[in-house]
Amino acid sequence: MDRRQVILQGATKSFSMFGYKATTMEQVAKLANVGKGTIYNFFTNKEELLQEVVISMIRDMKAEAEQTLSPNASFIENAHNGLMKMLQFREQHLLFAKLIEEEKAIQTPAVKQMLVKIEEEIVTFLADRLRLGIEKNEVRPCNPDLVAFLLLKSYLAMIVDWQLTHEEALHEEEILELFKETIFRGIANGSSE
Amino acid sequence: MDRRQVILQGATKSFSMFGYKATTMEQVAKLANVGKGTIYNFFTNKEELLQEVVISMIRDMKAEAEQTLSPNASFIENAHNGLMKMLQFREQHLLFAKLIEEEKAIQTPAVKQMLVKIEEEIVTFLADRLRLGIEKNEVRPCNPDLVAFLLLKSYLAMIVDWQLTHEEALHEEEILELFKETIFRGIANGSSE
DNA sequence: TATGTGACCATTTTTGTCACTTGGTCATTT
DNA sequence: AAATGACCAAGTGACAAAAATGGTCACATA
Repeated sequence: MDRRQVILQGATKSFSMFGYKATTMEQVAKLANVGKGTIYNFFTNKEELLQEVVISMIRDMKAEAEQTLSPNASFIENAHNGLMKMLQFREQHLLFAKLIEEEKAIQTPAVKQMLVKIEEEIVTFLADRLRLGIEKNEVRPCNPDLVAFLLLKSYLAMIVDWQLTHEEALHEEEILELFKETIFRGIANGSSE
Repeated sequence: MDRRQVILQGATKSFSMFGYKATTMEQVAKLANVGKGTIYNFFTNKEELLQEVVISMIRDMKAEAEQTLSPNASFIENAHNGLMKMLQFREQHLLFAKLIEEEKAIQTPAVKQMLVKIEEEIVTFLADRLRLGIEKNEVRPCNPDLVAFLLLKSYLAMIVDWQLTHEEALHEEEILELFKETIFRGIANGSSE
């Protein structure tokens, strides 16, 4: 059994449940069924452990997203499918939500750095896609960075913030429909104009 | 000089600068040039003082918004003008931002209640406008509550969150342009379909 | 020999205490 | 009748002692 992988899994679980600060290395060791010292054979410290957890998570998501997107499909189709795929990761995104919450509540430098990195990564990915769409004339001219930022924040609002003031979480179809009927339609190019 | 009004002004100033918790009644009294006890002739307690500050702020904003909106103008025009008007209140919105920040950092029940109330108020206002637009066939059919929520959160993201990861705040024209080119276009009805 | 491990230590975090501040009252002043 | 600041109980922050935690390392294991 790959010890590095098992440790990563335990860490992911603990970070998701308790956040960064409340996760102890002993906790991770217990969840992974290894001695505490073993963790330090694979990761230099707690901070790097979080980094690896997040990085591998993002890597997986990106890979799945890239597999979902097709150069042949229209921008709207790709946007739809991409969002649908992301919604399947919804649970994992709660780790991010947890980290964001933690960053606001307590100021943990390691977490802050991480979050900025994640945001950058995602916004860059989205902005690149948008630029491609603009080139192919499927997306109306716009500021890709601004729109990418808007997309990310909107997504998080529907996934995380909605629950804070409403009883029930939104269904995935509702979120899909909402984006389709607002932002996606707004930026998609109907005619070549 | 209207003492009640003067107290409200002092309180607004202090809440905006220091947040709810860090604002002392003595501070407010000093800013308003009255004795501390005098405040309690007009407001039952600190919590109600905050409520009154926020309520009168919202009342003013709503009045201005309503004055800006015209039944004759198209939905897009109204959306544009309404957003433009709101952007003029941008500084005041920073009070809300401050309260949101405070609510995340320290859990202040009085502040939490207040924020829920504000959100409700704004979302209801927006949703009503959207319903009207749908009836008049200027807005495509959609879930008004969801779209209203999206609009509010998007606005806050551009006003507040953007600065957290970027050097410069967004210019008002950039925000206007962004909304026009994304959400507004998305929900507006081009043809009567 | 290479890898896994938990006792161990320096540092950080939490707990408990106490002096001080603050929200709210009320007898006194204006 | 309205305003006020001294006053009080409740709440808060500062500080020290106690507990917990990240990281190391000498030893165990294979």
